[in-house]
Amino acid sequence: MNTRFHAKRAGTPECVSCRDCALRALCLPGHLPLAEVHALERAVERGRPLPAGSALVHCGAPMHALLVVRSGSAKSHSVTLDGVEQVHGFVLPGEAVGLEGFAAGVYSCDVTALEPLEYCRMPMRGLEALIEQLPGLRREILRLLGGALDESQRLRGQLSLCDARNRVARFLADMSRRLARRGLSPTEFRLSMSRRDIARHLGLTLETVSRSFGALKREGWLRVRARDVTLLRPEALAVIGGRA
Amino acid sequence: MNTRFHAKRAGTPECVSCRDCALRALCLPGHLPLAEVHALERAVERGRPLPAGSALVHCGAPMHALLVVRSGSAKSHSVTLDGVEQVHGFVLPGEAVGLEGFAAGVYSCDVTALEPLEYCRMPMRGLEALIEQLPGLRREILRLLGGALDESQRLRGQLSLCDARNRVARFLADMSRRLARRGLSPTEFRLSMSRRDIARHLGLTLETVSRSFGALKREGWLRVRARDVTLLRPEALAVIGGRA
DNA sequence: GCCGGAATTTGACCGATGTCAAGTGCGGAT
DNA sequence: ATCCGCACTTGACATCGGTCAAATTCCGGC
Repeated sequence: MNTRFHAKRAGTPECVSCRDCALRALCLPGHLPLAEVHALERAVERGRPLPAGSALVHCGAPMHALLVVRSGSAKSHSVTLDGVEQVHGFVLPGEAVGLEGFAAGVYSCDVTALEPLEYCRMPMRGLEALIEQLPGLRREILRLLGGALDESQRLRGQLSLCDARNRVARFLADMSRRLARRGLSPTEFRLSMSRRDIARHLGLTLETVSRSFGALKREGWLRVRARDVTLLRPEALAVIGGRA
Repeated sequence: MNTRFHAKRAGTPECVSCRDCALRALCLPGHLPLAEVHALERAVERGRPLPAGSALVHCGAPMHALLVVRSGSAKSHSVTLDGVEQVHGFVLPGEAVGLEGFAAGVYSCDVTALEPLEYCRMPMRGLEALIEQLPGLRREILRLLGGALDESQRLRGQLSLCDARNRVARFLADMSRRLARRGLSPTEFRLSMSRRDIARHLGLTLETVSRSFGALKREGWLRVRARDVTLLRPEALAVIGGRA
């Protein structure tokens, strides 16, 4: 069983360049012509590995670089004035972090590793220069931001439209889909986030999330043991949570 | 009383260029150096006025241009697979429309005029060329997208965190703030959207929205008569709805 | 293998909000 | 001016999910 959200498959050599990276198709260079990938990877540094629980970016800190998770996973979250945490989303390998930072040049949320994590960083200075030169990269960045915006809006609508059980079903179906794109099992995985994180992402309480897991289990959609999940009817699960 | 969300103040001459536009500070050119404003306005066309209820953009249609509302207001919305409408947001003068379209080059939601509406359009072809040439515009577009993303995420968090009355209060406070930036009265305005639109934006039913208006009225926060709203304690209203 | 704290599950209860159903009033059309 | 339709308001009731509390399981350290 997969115990972590890891990019490298067994036996794949260490990732040294964007061209050879197992995540390339999912990452920024995914839709770039080879020449641009070349140029891009010269601007990419490798961040040093972080332990679980450490911050990848801090709310309010200047956005010095664009970060992409390479292995492990993280949660993007912020704290309201009255001290309640809201979880904006979970970041998997190949996904960018803190895009909201483009708004003001300053991150507007925290991103925290949920497990040991590696990442790549593109310093803004170099990135801006490249954006000027590479039309493909320009398009890609806009695509990324537009996609994030669309997803956020869509998710918001869904949260208000469906009940707790469906939100959890949709969350699991979404995880499954994203893991599958990374070459991991879409039916059997370990969640790296707590029930509480899931709850604060879905606008529920952790008790309700737990009950929803229970309900889905009783109804035969999945098996759960703590954070290990096995989806028994993944196609159908996507449907019960599924709306536009 | 303002009967519409209009950009032009009484006596202001017709808007013929970005430089002289009353909305300039709020719009794309707001943070651009004058030289770039020059270049930009040559790429801007004026859309022909639309009647209330007509579509500004259609979900699924290719994103041929970036549109900005010039006068009037609109709602951005989409329909789930099971036919339920979700309202992503309301667009006021100076605000861009359908930014999610950057994701796939295709709009992923409908935008419908809530009242007679005028708008500007920047065809994508010209816009892309300008983005290549103008560093300020590049930054501005990223700022716009990042801001939209941040706002969407923040709003989502708030919706799940506060009760119906607070959501409505926050919605009104937000409207008030946005109208004020446009030189309109922050305390006395006519809502261009129905209770139903508000409900579907806030993740509530129209009955609950109506009751919330009633509660806020009884508590002395505002006066309401159908769509005409008078905020009696705007500062405080921002607080009761107010979180990070 | 055992222990202790944290995460998770489960249960009981209550309140906010959705649902269904009447009213009410505003605005446009005749 | 009157009528009609639609948006909005208001009420009664059911229900989902939040809250508080307790039991149980999991996991890491010894």
